Amino acid sequence: MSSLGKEYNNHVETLISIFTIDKGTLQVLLLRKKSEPYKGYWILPGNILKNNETLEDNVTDAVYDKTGLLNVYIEQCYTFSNIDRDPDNRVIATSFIGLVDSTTVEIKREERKNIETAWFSIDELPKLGYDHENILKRDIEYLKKKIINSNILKILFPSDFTLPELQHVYEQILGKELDRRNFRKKFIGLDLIEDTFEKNIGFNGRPAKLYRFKDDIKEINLF
Amino acid sequence: MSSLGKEYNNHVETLISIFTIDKGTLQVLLLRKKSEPYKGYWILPGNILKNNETLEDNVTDAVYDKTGLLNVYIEQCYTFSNIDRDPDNRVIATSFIGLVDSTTVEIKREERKNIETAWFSIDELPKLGYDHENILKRDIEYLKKKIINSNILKILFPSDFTLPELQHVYEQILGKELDRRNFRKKFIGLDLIEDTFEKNIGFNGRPAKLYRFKDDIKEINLF
DNA sequence: GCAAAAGTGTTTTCAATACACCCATGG
DNA sequence: CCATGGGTGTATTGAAAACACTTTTGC
Repeated sequence: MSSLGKEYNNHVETLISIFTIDKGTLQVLLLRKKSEPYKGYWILPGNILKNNETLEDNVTDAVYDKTGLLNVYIEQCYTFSNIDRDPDNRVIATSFIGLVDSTTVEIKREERKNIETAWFSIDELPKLGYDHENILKRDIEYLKKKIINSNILKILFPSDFTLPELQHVYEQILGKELDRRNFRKKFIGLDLIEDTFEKNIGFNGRPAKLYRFKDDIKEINLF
Repeated sequence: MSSLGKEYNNHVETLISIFTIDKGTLQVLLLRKKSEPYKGYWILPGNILKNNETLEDNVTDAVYDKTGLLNVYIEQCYTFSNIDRDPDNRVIATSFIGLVDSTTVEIKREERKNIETAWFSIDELPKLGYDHENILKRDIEYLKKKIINSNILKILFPSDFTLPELQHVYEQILGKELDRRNFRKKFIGLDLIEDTFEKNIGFNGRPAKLYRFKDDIKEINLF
């Protein structure tokens, strides 16, 4: 069993779509590729898997190495195994989603000067290398299913956020507009968030109330 | 890039939970292991991945080799990468679910005399080798989510089935009882099935009407 | 005082649930 | 005629959807 031929050796990599909310918009972290193939294209962070680590360990390390972020919430999404998805090698890719709240991101953003990274709104993605556009789309679909059936977005939001901000992110991920009154009614009725009694001053129009997620997480069907 | 060290070589396998309905009960196909480790235990069918095939091709071949079944409907479920899930080697496993209708199964069942296979009700599973119990449970959870959000069970049912049979399988997978009247109302209202005007004679009690799934598949939230 | 965005309540509609009686067959 | 399982209708409940006006701030 342990003497399998060379044709059974495979390379496996992890790839991760790290999402955050910045200025009320859902963004994904991409790296700029500095060598051929796909030089100059943007790609998802990730790493080749060693044979003494799990996929989850590997992707956690990759996130730290390439972004400086620790304690990123991750979930496995899908495994891609097309023969020619990498022109040089046969590499199988297992994709993950990662979620970080924007306040954490601000702190860590400056730490990796040697790697070119950028956040992109999921509505305005650049040209991606390899099959990463396809993979990212699937990761977004996965996220969409998750937010319908759980309050996973809690992870993305710092302690103070407004309901219009929260609603905007739901609309972005679900790809449709939601009624403001019904959204408030529903979310407040779910008993997941609480009023901070602060207000979001300094913007146009009436200031929005600031909320925070409660500590206890209940998994509920939201939509 | 193509000269990665040995530590980046990994073995990958596929594993599949093939489900069918037999005598109105959801069953899964298992193989009996004939050599150590886990000799005599039951395991999920699957195969080691070669570096010139996709996971989907590999699992399709595995299904044919080990069961004689062709054209099995498959979906990828999850990838398992614990270091010690196989005591001999480090092997990463990608699990799939497969669905076959019971009439097809009957025809092919006799073709593989050299491999010991058996169907087990998902309520009465034997002792499984490796981490296959864990994987099978996850596959069943995946199936559960699928049948809530789609009419995937269409694949499991031959042209003639009764609503009580269909209901029984839903109850088995969901793990709870459903009201007969509401189940009928809902399923008939979904416009997915049609009356064959035949009856299921020869059993106790009033004969049940036989239905068939319509050809056009609409993906709808069912429960 | 006006533009801009936030906050609020009511009505309608539809799906989910709960529930009890009659029907067709085999023995 | 009786045991067994299949088939049917109605009333209630609760969530989702549709919808328009008022409030608070910055300028």
